[in-house]
Amino acid sequence: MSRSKMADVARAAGVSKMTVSRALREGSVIAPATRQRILAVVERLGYAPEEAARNLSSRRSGFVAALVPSLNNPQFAETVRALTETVEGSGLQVLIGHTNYEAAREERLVGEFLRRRPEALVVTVDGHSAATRRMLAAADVPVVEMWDWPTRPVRHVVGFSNKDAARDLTRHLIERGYRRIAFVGETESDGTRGAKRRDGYAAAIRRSGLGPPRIHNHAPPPISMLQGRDALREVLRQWPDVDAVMCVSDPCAFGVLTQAQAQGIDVPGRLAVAGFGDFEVSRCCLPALTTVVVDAAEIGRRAGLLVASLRGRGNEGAVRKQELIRIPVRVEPRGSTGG
Amino acid sequence: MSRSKMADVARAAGVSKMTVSRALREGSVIAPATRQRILAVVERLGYAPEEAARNLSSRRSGFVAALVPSLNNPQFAETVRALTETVEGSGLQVLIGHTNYEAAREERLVGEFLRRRPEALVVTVDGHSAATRRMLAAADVPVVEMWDWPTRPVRHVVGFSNKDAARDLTRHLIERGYRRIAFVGETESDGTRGAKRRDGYAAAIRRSGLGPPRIHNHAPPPISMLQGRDALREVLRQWPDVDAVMCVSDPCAFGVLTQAQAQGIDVPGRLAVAGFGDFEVSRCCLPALTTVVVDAAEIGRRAGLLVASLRGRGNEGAVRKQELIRIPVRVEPRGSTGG
DNA sequence: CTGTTAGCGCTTTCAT
DNA sequence: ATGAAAGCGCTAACAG
Repeated sequence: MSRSKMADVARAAGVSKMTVSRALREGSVIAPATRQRILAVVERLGYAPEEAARNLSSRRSGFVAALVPSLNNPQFAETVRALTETVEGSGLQVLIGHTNYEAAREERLVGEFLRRRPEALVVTVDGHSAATRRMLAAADVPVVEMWDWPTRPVRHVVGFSNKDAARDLTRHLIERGYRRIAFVGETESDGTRGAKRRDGYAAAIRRSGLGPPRIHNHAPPPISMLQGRDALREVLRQWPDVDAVMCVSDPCAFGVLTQAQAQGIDVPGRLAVAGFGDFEVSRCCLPALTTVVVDAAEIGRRAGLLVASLRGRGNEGAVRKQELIRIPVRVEPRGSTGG
Repeated sequence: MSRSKMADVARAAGVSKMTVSRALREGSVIAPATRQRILAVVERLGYAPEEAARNLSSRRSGFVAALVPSLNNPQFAETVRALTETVEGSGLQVLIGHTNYEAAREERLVGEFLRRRPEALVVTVDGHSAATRRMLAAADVPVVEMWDWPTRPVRHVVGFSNKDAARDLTRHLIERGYRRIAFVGETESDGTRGAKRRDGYAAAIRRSGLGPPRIHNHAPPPISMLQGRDALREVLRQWPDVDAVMCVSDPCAFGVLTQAQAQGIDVPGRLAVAGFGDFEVSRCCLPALTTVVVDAAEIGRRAGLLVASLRGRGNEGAVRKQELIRIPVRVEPRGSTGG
């Protein structure tokens, strides 16, 4: 027995296919009694509409495509969760892709996702390739960039300035009296968020006349906790007099903190440590890590609301508009910088 | 100018639609010269095939649906990553959903995903509702259950026994000389993986004649690091003489460890701590946490290989088969239990 | 409120 | 190696 289709339901209910279609669609005009009868038949036959046919006919996929660097990152996971739960109220499903922080992989995925005719494309700002930028600009679906504040946005933005946030964090360290501040970052430098944070650090150091920035580019992103431990060893070797280490992200900072403790270096007494992102581990560990608090869920939620508002009748007009949504972030001083 | 379709490409290249279709499909018979010419036109027009039409016509969606409890869990994220990267070689895309550990949400998502006609459905064993079980059993696509070893599998399985692993971990604690071992778990009990781990603990305690199990069901899953800190306070209040705490998962264990250190309780001297899952934090922290090592990527990879092998011409036969793939896990003793 | 007619853009199937 | 015809299962657009 093959899977039943709309015509089978129509026959069994004694109506036309079109009436069945209407019975299954929320806001359509149909007699309540007819709908009841049809839904009963649907239930009995175990009928489920074929999305592909629906999509082809209606020219809407019901998809939103979202690209993040990694799923294995609590921040992006939280953004994706919030995005998903926000748009599913509008009957949309999120197609998630991960770039592994690789521009080439991102390029391929953008192409594949575009074939699925998503109703919107949400991407994480992280140094797109030229081809990716071209595809995004040419795409006939709304594009939302998130997690940074691009200098030249493709269309919509939901983000914050990683550079400014890192600069503020550096200033916090300086205000607390630290003077020989090192930065542990990633080797990538092509418009990635990590590079922006490094730039913010370097700008603050230079403007404060603290001499040349002490930058240790440890590895390609993402830098893990265990790599953070290695990184501190190298920083201490290169700048034995360092009194503070600022990290490109919280996992890295946790590694640095742990390595300091393993070597009997008092934090924050002899060494301050700061991270970026407000991962749970930073709030839980001893001492708690000073970090930049980013509301990852809010980014996903705002992106979702934007996407949801972009579809529907007003579509044609809405697609032309450009929304730039700034998500507030803040430095949160905690024990690791002498709080 | 509207987006070009296959007929436009065919016209521009002076061939039929069918020939264009063949040019775009890997293993189809077509003159190399013709293909070259067509691909050039495709490039020039920026043509991209409409997946929905392809799906409808060919009756294959190119999708694999995967359901995990949470994306914000490094283990599931890693499984999803490996699954995705394994199947994308076969031209499949993974549609990811998260249940938030809620059976009702899972039920809804299984229904929605099934409408997309995925070529396989991969679900995490975590106490399905009766309706979910029914849908899975009735689904005309291969179903893979992962991350546990169900007593009555729906079809394919890629997993391990959470209960046996927890029992082994408990025995490890007993062998190390701990006698007053508490378990910090989740409040859910309906076939979840957390419940299986608790059962494994309880079985080992009973069999060793160590008196009644000391179970503290702290909160619904997932238990966070910060909740782990709370949990230790409550465990110490209830059983002041406890000498070991075994946790349902690593984040919880890290919280317990941190809280012990915050209270000046020596780990492992006065209190042992153990987790489950081998999250990175457990390997990085001081002392490192004894845990059950689960190769999350291997689960995703094996599930992906299984899914990829299930499609294609041999399909009809293959669908009837049942593969039960056991993923080896092991207790890894580390500093937190006196290693 | 319900039905009829025409496709949506591709692939299948069969010719040639 | 290529083409022509016939749908895939649904919804848009109009009629009644």
